[in-house]
Amino acid sequence: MADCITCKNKNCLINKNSTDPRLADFLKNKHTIKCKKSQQFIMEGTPAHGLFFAYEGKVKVVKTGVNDREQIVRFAKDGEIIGHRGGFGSSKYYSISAQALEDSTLCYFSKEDLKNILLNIPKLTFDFMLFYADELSESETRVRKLAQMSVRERVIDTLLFMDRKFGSTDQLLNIRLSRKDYADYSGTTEEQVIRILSTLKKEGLLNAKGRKLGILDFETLQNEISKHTYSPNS
Amino acid sequence: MADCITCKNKNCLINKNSTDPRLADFLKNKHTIKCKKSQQFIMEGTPAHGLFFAYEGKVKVVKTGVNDREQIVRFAKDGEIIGHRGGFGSSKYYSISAQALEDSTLCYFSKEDLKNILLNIPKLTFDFMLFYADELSESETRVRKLAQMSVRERVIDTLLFMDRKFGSTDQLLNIRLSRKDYADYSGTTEEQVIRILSTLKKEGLLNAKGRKLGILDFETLQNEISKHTYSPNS
DNA sequence: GTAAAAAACTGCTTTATAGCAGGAAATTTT
DNA sequence: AAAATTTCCTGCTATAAAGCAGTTTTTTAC
Repeated sequence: MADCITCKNKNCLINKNSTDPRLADFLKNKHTIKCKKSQQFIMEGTPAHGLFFAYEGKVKVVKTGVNDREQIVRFAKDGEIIGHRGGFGSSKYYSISAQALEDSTLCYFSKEDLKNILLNIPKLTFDFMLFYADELSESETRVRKLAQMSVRERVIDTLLFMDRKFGSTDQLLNIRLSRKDYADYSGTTEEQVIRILSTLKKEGLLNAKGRKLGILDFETLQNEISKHTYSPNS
Repeated sequence: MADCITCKNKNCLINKNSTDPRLADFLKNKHTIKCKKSQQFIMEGTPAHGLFFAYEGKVKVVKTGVNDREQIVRFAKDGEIIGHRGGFGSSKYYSISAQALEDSTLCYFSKEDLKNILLNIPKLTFDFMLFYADELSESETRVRKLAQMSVRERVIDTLLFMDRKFGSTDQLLNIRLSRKDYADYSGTTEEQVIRILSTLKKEGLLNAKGRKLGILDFETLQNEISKHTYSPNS
């Protein structure tokens, strides 16, 4: 955990380049932060001092909206970046909030340290660039889906996404979200999510054990949204 | 036009770094492409060979949807990138289509050439990274707006965006879009846009000379959507 | 383990938005 | 300049989604 070179998160952009000797000093300045469930560790609009990486746990990234409605912008798990531009971009403030969905451990680097290595190790910068480009592509797909899918389709799409992102064990998704969270990601209201989930249960497509949800019939669900997903990006 | 060093588009990422001698060979391999109005020069799903830059003109970037509905993902003007990952990322295919909104001139670089310089000139790679990061931030803001604003608010937001992006002359926006285009960007239907635009005209907030639209009362329009736009990102 | 709080659920009502159809205006083509 | 095509517009109708209120279940705190 203290050491990026032996870290288990092989997909982490820092880990991928950690053997580069020019990173040695940089890695010494890493901070490790423990975060309890529901704890918010980035507040939208506050000055951005650096970038977080999820070491262990699950995180939701949120943009504040009107009333009680927030928009969950993305989810992050082991090895993934949180805080995006982290202050080394054009904006000096975080454009999102981030909250732990379960007890999590985060790695933190200051923007000065990051900028320093990014301007010196092209391979790393290139990897960062690709990461942002891929995220952008995904975000643009999400723009289209929000604009064009029905609420039911968006909820189904979200369920399938959760399985892809976090996986399932014994027919149950490896993530535990409130109905409100599903709504905030799917771009609808809590009530609508509740109605749709219970309809899906009645239709035998969805499984529910306590608060945990499980997908029973992938094919039928996939089919229902397939007309929107023929494009190259998910 | 043939020369990036004397190019007028100072915001172009290539231009910004064009004095670097390591770019000399790269710049020789630039292609210049002329594009008539309405011409499509990137097709979603086709193999991506490289990246375009708008030299002159205006372009819409589109993701294909169901029925007649497309989603306009962004607009590009002088100096801006089109084609995003352009094949040097994880996907080998364009995830979007691009179409000229007026007669335009484009610059083109192959992905091999690009990858080569990006891995050798950290400053350039860093600029590219920041570009994608900022685009991502904007796209995430758009996700929230699509999910939370009403149709009328989204149309107003689009009008104000057009003024910010393309400017206005004599109370008329410097861009000419169809009602369908406004709909495809705002995430609604043509009819809805028509209805809202004519209401705005009646309310004296909007000006229309032929097909060209102009904003008459910025303040009132800004106020109507202000509750959604208090956040750091537009 | 019990009390308190939060989350999940359901039926009903209201509202916003989409869809259709037919016509007018504007733009492009010949 | 006339014809053809495209874009724009309007009223009406249908429908999807949101909002509200009251109840039950589950989770968290003590």
